[in-house]
Formats: sequence, C-alpha cells, structure tokens
Amino acid sequence: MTGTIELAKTYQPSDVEGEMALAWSNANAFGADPADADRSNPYCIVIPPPNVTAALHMGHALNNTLQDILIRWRRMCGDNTLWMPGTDHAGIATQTVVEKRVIEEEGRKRTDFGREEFVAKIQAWKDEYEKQITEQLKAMGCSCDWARQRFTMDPICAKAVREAFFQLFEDGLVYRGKRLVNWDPATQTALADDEVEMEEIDGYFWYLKYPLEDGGGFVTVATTRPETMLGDTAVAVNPKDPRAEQLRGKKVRLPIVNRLVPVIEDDYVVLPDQEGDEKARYSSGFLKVTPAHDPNDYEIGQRFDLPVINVMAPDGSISDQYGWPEADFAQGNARFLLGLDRDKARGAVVQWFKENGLLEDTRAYRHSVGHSYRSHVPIEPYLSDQWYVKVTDDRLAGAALRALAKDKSVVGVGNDHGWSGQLHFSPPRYARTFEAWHQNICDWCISRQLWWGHQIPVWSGTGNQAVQFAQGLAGMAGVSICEDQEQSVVYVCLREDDMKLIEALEANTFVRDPDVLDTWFSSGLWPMSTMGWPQDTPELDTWNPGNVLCTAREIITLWVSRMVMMNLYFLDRLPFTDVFVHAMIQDGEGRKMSKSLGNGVDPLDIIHTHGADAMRFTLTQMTTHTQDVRLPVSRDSKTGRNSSDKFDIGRNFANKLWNAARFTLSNFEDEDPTGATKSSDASTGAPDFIDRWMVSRLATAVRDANHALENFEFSQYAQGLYDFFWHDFCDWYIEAVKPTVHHSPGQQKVLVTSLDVVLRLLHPIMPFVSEKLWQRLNQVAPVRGLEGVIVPGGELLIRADWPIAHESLIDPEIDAEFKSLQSWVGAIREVRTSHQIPPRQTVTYCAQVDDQTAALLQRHGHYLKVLANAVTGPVGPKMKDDLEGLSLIGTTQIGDHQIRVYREGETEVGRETERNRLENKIEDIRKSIKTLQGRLGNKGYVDKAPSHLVQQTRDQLASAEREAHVLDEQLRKLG
RNA sequence: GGGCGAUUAGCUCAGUUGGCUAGAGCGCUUCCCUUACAAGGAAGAAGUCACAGGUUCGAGUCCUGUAUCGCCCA
Repeated sequence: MTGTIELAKTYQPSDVEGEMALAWSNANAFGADPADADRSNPYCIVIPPPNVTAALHMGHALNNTLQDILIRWRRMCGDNTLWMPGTDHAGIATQTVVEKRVIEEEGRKRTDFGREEFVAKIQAWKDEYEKQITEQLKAMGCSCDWARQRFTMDPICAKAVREAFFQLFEDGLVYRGKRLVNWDPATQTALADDEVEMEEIDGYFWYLKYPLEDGGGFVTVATTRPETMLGDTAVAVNPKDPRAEQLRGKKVRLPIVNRLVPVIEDDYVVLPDQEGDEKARYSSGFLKVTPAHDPNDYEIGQRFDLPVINVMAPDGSISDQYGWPEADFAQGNARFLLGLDRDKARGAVVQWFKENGLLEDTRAYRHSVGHSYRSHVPIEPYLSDQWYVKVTDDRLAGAALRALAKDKSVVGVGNDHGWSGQLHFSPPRYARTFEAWHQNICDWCISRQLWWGHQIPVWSGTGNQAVQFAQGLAGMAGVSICEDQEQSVVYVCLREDDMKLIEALEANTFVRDPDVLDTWFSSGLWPMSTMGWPQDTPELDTWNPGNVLCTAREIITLWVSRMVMMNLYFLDRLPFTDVFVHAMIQDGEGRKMSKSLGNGVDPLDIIHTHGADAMRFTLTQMTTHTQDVRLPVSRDSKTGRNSSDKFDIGRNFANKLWNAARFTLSNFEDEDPTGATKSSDASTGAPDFIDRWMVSRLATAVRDANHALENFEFSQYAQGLYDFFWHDFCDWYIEAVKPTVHHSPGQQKVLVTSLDVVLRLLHPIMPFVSEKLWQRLNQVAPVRGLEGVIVPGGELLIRADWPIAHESLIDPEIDAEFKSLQSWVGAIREVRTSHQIPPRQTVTYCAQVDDQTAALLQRHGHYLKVLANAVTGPVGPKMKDDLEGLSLIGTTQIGDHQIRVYREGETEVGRETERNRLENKIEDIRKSIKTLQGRLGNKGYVDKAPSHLVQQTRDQLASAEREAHVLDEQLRKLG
C-alpha cells in the first residue's frame, strides 16, 4: 500500500525539486541563528557575490555546488552553519552593459541623462539580474540563508564601505595621487593593474628621425606608438652607448611640435644589438621620452625632472586641453592632429614623417598590449588625479603575507598574532600566487570615473576660504582633513552624511568627489559588511572569521587578497582560514566559456533537462585538483540551447538511486507502516556473511567520504560514493539478497540502514532526490540503524545527523572472502557468456580446489546460484572429469583452481572457442611468467627491494606457473 | 620574461609518500526488455602513460631538457 507505488519508475526531478524546496523553506532549514544553543560550533561561508551584470553560468554552478556541499555537510555534522548569500554591483561591468543597451534601445548616451536618472536605470538592471541569479541559486538547491541576502551597495554594505574608507583616510592609508593610471578611453575610467589584460598584437616599430638643434644630423628613435611623440620631453640614450658622449648637452627639435627637448643619458635605454634579445634587435639606441603617456618614461621623467605634457583627451583623442601648455602648443604645427583618435593620429603622424623624409624605417613587431578587461580597447597610460590605498604599507600587504601558512610559504615571520600563519590554500600551490602578489604589490588605485558605485565621501576645496573653513572643522568627530599644500587643496572626508555639514562645506566652495570606489573595495569588506560591521553584532562575533572561501583562481589577487588585508586591518583577524580554489570549466576544445564564443551553458537548461542533482553530481565528480576541466558542449538545434551529454552521468546515477530505493521500499510493502514488527526481531540471530560484508563496506564508505570532504577532495567524495553505491550496494548486495530479503527482517534492517546511510552521505551533493527518498523511508521503515551504525531519525534529511559507522565494522577478512566469491562468480559468468548460455539456464560447475576453498564454495554456494545461476557440483582436491547426465560447456580457472562448467543435455563443448580462449590465456600467462622471472632474476631486486615484495613476486610466479600448468592440461584434454 | 597547470583508451578524466600485469564513465562489440532501474544487467575489445635523456633493483609516478595547449603575473 505504500512503498513503491508513489514513486515513478524513473526519477523525474521536476516532480521532486519544487516539493523539497518548499519543505526546506517551510522549515526554515537554511536559516542560521547566532544564538542557536544546540549548535555551538560556528561554520560560515560567504558566497563570492556574483556580479549583477549577467545571469549565472556553469562556473558559478560549480562554485556554488561546492559551497553547498560543505555547508550541508557541516550542517548535518551539527555546526551552526551560515551560508551568506548576496550579489556584487560590479561597477564598470554593469554600467558598461547598461550604457550599451541604452544606446541600442534609446539611441542615447549616458551623458544625455542626469546622474541620478542613469543610476536608476542601472538599478533596474540590477534588480532584474539579482532576481534571476537568486532564482538560479535556489533552483540549484543552494541552502543559503536567504533572509540575510546582501548586495554590495545596499545600506548595510554601504555603511561598512563608508566606515572603512573613513578609517583608512584618517590613518593615512588613503591618499590622493597624480599618477599614470591605466585609462580605459572607451569607458573613460581608471582601472586597477589587475583589470588590465595583456594581449598579443601585431604592430610595428616605426623609426623616427629627430633633427639635432645644431643642425648636426639626426637621432633616430624607435617607437610602437608614434602619436605620443607630441608629448615627448626628452630623448634618452644609454650612457654606455658610444654615441652618447658626442650628444652630451645637445638638444633636438621635435618635429611637428617644434619643441626643443634635451638628450639625456639613462641606462634604462636598451642598447641596440642585432644578436641580442628581441628588444635589443629592435632598438635604435634612442628612446623618446613621453612622461605623460608611458609608465617607464614617467619614471625617467621623475629622475630628470622633465615636464609632463599630456596630449590626449580622456576619450583618447589628441587634444591641447588636458595639460598641453598653450605657449608650447602655439609654437608648433600640430593643429591638424587635434580631435583625431589614437589610431587615426598614429597614421597621420607616420604619414607626416614619411612626407617630410623623417621616417627612417618601419618594421613589423608582435608585442603584448594592455587591454581593458571590460571594453577590450587598448589601455592608455594616462596622467590623472586618483585616490589610492597604500596597500604597500606593512599593516596591509605585510600582514597578509604573515597570515599565510608557513608550511606552504617562504615567508612566515613573526608570530605575534593569533592569525599568523593560519591562512591555508587548497590546492597548496595557490599559496604561491597569493604570496607573489603581496611581495610585488603596488598601491591600489581605488577611484573610478563611474556613476555606478559607492561615491567617494570626500569633499575638496581650494583657496583660502576653503582652507580656513576646513581648519575650523579640525578635531570634529567624524571628520578627517587632509591638506595638499603644494596644490593648495584641502580634502575633507566625512564618516557619515551629515547634511548640515555637507551644506556648510558646499557653501564654502567644497565639492564632493564625483568618482566612485573600485568595486573590489566593497567586495573586500564582504565577510565583514555582510555580518553588520562596523556594528558589533552577534553575527560578526559568531561568523567572522568564517571558514572557507571557495573561488576560482583568477580571483586570488583581485579579491582574496583584499578581503584578507581588510579583515586583518579592521578586525585583527582573518576573514577565513581556508581558501579552496576550484578548477575552471572550459568547453570541449579547452576554450573559456564565454558569451561571445556562444559556448556557455546555462545551469537552468541543465536543471531542466537533467535535474539539479544530476548537474551538481556531475560537476562535482569532474572537479579534480587540476586547473581546468573540459565540458564538451552540444547545441540543441530545436531549442538553440547548449547542453552536454556529460550530465547523463548524474542523471543516470540519480535514477539508479531512485530505483534502488524503490526496491528497498518494496520489501516493506503490505507491512505495518510503523515498521515495528519488522525491526523488533532484527537483532536476533547472527548476521549473514553478505550482511556483514555490506556493513563492512558501508563503514569504509563513510570513512572515505569523511576523509574526502575534510580535505576538499570533492571529486573523490562523489566518485567514492558512486562506486560504493552502484557496485557494492546495487550490483552485489541487492542482487545477492534478492531471494532472501523479503523474509529476513535482519537483512531488511541492513538493507534499509545502508540506504539511509547512502542518502545521508549523498545529501550534500544530491539534496533533492536524497531528501525525497529519505522522507519515504521515514514513512515506510521508520526504525533504522544497526550496531555501530548510528542514524538518528528526524523530520528532514537536511537537518538530520551525518551518519556514523564505526570503523571497527570494517572487516578485512570478510572483504577478502567476498572478493574471492566475486572472482568465482566472474569466472562462471565468463564461461557462460563466451558460450552464449541463456541467463535462465542453470549450469553446474565442478572444481579442483584445496579443502579450504572447497569449504568456502560449499558455504557460499547459494550466492553462486543467485549471482551466476550456477549449482555447485563436486568441489575438492580431486577433479571429476565428467558429470553424469550433463555435458561440458567450457572450462576456466582461478589461479591454479581448475573449473569445469556443465549444463543439462547433450550439447558438446564449443571446441574452437574453447581452444582459442585457452591459447590466448596461455600466451598471457607466459608473458607474465617471463616478467616475474625477469624480476626475480635481477639480483638488485632480490637484494634491495623490501622482502615482502620479493615474497609477493615469488608467490605470483608460483601461482602463474601453476595456472599455466592447469591451462596446458585443459588444452590437452580438449584434444 | 617569471610562475603555474595539462599532455594516460575514440571522448572526458582517475591513478595520494616510486612496487602497475595502468583504471572509471561515455562511446564501441556480443548477449539479456530476469517482477528496482534499458537512464538497466552480464561479458568483451581497446593505451609505446606527449617526446628525449637521467636517477633507481624498479618510473605513468622523481630529476633535467624538448614540444604542444591553456592560465596567472610582469
């Protein structure tokens, strides 16, 4: 009446997922309470907040599956578990996509709108995608505490950002600097170093002749960017260059602009050398120095105190409005270049040199050029005023380095903090990425010329009125003042939006900085801000530090580093102790999945076709500790959606689980639904061999699953359970007990308890199907458990206890005996199939074996009947050649045990087949005899190898020789 | 330029301190719609472990170099 009836013949994920999600939601099963008295050990993972720029893809599916596995596992272990969800505003990325869309749909640019108006449009985009992302995560079964969901720009996070900025400002770790920044002329914002991607470009070296002022000839500079010559303020030569001496103190007249610039000597200049490396081969020995448009030239400019002349507008076009002195511009003839963008200006400059006989040469040159990771246009080194965080300060980068676990690091100095040496990476090699980053770190440019983000809380004022007003504010709480006397600017940072004060500031000529903070500034505070920092909340006390940060390797420098520095600086503790870096999912050709390649896979499509559990299982099983995994992608021509056959693995596995449960439950049909009668007498009588074996394997599976999870070996966790469940449990145990289990309460108890343990072990990876089946188990067989196997009941599997199976139940002798039985089953099956005996036809075998083996076969004969449909005939030291009334089908052997298989009737053995089989076997065994003899004939091996291995080889050889003998005999008998 | 990873069966991948007669899933071949499951069961074929050296009694595994692919940092 109960049992299988309600379970469909195949697992239908869509019938189950919604129902289980609702059950969890109704029970508030994901919710975390810092004051939960039953769960004293806190465990916390903060989600790497997905960008609201776009919906989630396969990489996110993997990332979040792994987090959910850890969370569900620790929750079942009784920890006070919080998985903190949320999303990231992703400043430049999101603003860029919205700008693009508005242009496409409305034909209007961002600047056609007011700031607030445009930000509202981005906000609408964010709302849409945040919703979509949340739905995706929920569909995947992610057990985030949704009531706590945050967004990096929501009021709580904004408060943390404001406070962090203020404190860093007050502590002198935020400063204003005029520097060359990585400028993206398309989106017109500065970028951090790690937002610049290097790409190989086919370009040219142009060789431009600059005339010497004294008319004594030319110097030839080599450049890949001729248009920047408009901003040259020197020509440099290496002091070791033989030509340097004659040029000392001379000047050149810059073509087009007529600027007189000095020849300077600096050993940064690469000496030309036709035999040397690439740079030397292309070098002319003279370097044009353009401090405003090249970082290296900027350094040289600083050393020689050269003027910095910026010849470009923020959009990358040539302009005399952004730092090109009027008088300087007026003396030249560069007017024809004004307004041209970088590319056009380059062509025009080259053309001009050519026409004026000053282009000496052009040579093709392949080199890498920085590109914006967002707009993908080449980065322009651009001089501008920006805000920086002084991460080079020991309190930031130094602290992060000291946090690194010592065993993986060459650093590890100082032990004055509890967190020192406590940060672990898995796989450990990523610790070196983290280490190298902090050893070479540069100050972090945090201002972005965007509208979407946290506006910088600094008001600047110039002139006496401003300075005096600012001085009047000195010492006031929540106000921090920084004066730049050189520029006669005063900066006022406010801790909070004090409207009165702001009005006063603005009345005194102060203007708020229009820029916003780099997105990573708010992401860097994520483990703190989501817990309510700067307020001292129970959440912050309980879940910061958290436990694991689960991410992809590209984020180690961008994000992990900043979280570590910020948390250490503001709270003097780590944000988490473990960083697990998972593989990246590529397509079948090893390419990154991307929108532009059209090879991306939407998790919802996979959930739709295969089910959430199947997706989770497959992704987890794929994820080993290598850097990349490939997922061959196929496009469904009907729907146009991408999928992959790879997910069949998970779907088939879920279905297998479903059906094994149906079988298990079917044994409890028509019974007292309380299960009382079934279970009460289960403990009577010694458990059968097969049951003891099952329990031994079960205990092994629990041990292995624990080990894998503790070590972030997700693939092994998945694969181990797959093998245990499919092969040990289904193929062998269930098959073996089929004839008996229906009448054996003891066996039923083993069966149902094993299934319960499997469901618990699988719950973290396949939450929906395991929860559903566990509920059925509760209804049909509510009393479960065995001696040493502890599976306390409960309402929901998600909140049930992680299973315990004592390791003392692992019985190597039973395992070995069963292994032996398996080899007999295998041998007989092999004879059957090679001679095409129909499964239903019973065969009889006899075997020449020692007394011990004979006893084993007598003991387990009924399993050979069940598993190989074979009746045990005469077995013992003496082999019977013929059995009365039966005809021989074929022979086989296990080691030196000779086996003959018969069936009823007159049919003769298939001699040809049999001879071929024997001859092949003999060939194989001769080969291995040769190998083994060779090994033993090697004196070095016998002398140096461990004695047990030498003995093992001797045993193997002896056994192989006996087997060869048996085979020869069989072949001879065959005639 | 520096660093990291990959290269094992047609495909996707395991192979933890060297002991291997190298495994799994998919695909392929043969048989079976046996009352849990054909999204299944049984059996089978299939690999010079990228290449070249070296260390070792013994190398897929350790060392050096080469090639190809990919990523990170300059």
